[in-house]
Amino acid sequence: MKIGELAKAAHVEVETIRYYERIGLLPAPARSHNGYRAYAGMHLERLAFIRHCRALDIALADVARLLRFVDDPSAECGEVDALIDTQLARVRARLDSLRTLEDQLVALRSQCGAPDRAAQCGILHELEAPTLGDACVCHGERPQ
Amino acid sequence: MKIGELAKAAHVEVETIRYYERIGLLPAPARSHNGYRAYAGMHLERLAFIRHCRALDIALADVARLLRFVDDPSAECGEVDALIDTQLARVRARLDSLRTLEDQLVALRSQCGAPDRAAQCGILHELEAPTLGDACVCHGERPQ
DNA sequence: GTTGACCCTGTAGCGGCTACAGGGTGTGTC
DNA sequence: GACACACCCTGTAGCCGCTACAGGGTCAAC
Ligand SMILES: [Zn+2]
Ligand SMILES: [Zn+2]
Ligand SMILES: [Zn+2]
Ligand SMILES: [Zn+2]
Repeated sequence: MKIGELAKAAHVEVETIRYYERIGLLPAPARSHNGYRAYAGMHLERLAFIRHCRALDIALADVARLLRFVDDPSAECGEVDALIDTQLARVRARLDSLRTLEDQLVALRSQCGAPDRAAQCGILHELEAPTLGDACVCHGERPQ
Repeated sequence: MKIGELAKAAHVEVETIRYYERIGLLPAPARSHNGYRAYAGMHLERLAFIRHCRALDIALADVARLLRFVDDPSAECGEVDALIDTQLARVRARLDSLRTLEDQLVALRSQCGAPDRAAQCGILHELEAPTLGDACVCHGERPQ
């Protein structure tokens, strides 16, 4: 399998595959006589694994850790579970933060009803006014 | 005002201030006899503006566009409003995607009840198994 | 024999910082 | 005056996860 074929099969860009090899996430394949990379089924499996992980927004460093368990099936999987828990916590924290952000943007958006001169725009005023710890639409109940 | 004082007043890192100057977001201040940057109140205001925008996760390029309206109060503010709308749409799209991600991670997490050998771990199985378009916990009803 | 699709390596860029290295300056204490 | 220490300066490189070249080689079809 040439790199373009693997890319198509795995729904991944060619350059991404080379990148994964470079950072040591995907094992370097054999080479054909012309120097082209020649992939086997194992590479497709591994790439699919990586793709599933990435779809779950798991960092590549963590994907590498998960792959170590794939390579060593006799190990205990406690770390795997912990990793998913951590990932879930990260996603939930980001969700909280984004929900607050949404509210803040809605509040900000309501400041300018009808477009007019910038001097009168409530949005710009809201962003301009509070220099110090004054109340503002963006710094308040926002987590962190 | 020296850079460290400005940093403290605006709750921003010193290096971030220099970075903003380098990319042309914050005007270069006057210099004291010793070459130190000497900031005026205007810089604190501008930095506060940037900070409010960043708290709303507005990209620096968009912050620059907003600052142009601050500098030209006679302009029409329609673009400002559109920018906030776009930002809001972006946040909502990310929210949707993250909510799905949360569900997927929860589903994945439930695959391994009790930590055991990696060979039996349902999480690893779920990530390993589907190579092609098979159903998997991470690729399905997920947006994009 | 020439077009075009593919492959190779290596390097640089994105955003938004962050972290040095290697130096200069200003203030306080002994 | 000598030293420590905090702060300032410039410039460069690193983070993440790709993405996009530049400048070349290879292969099959027409
Ligand atoms: Zn407006
Ligand atoms: Zn604010
Ligand atoms: Zn498990
Ligand atoms: Zn999947």
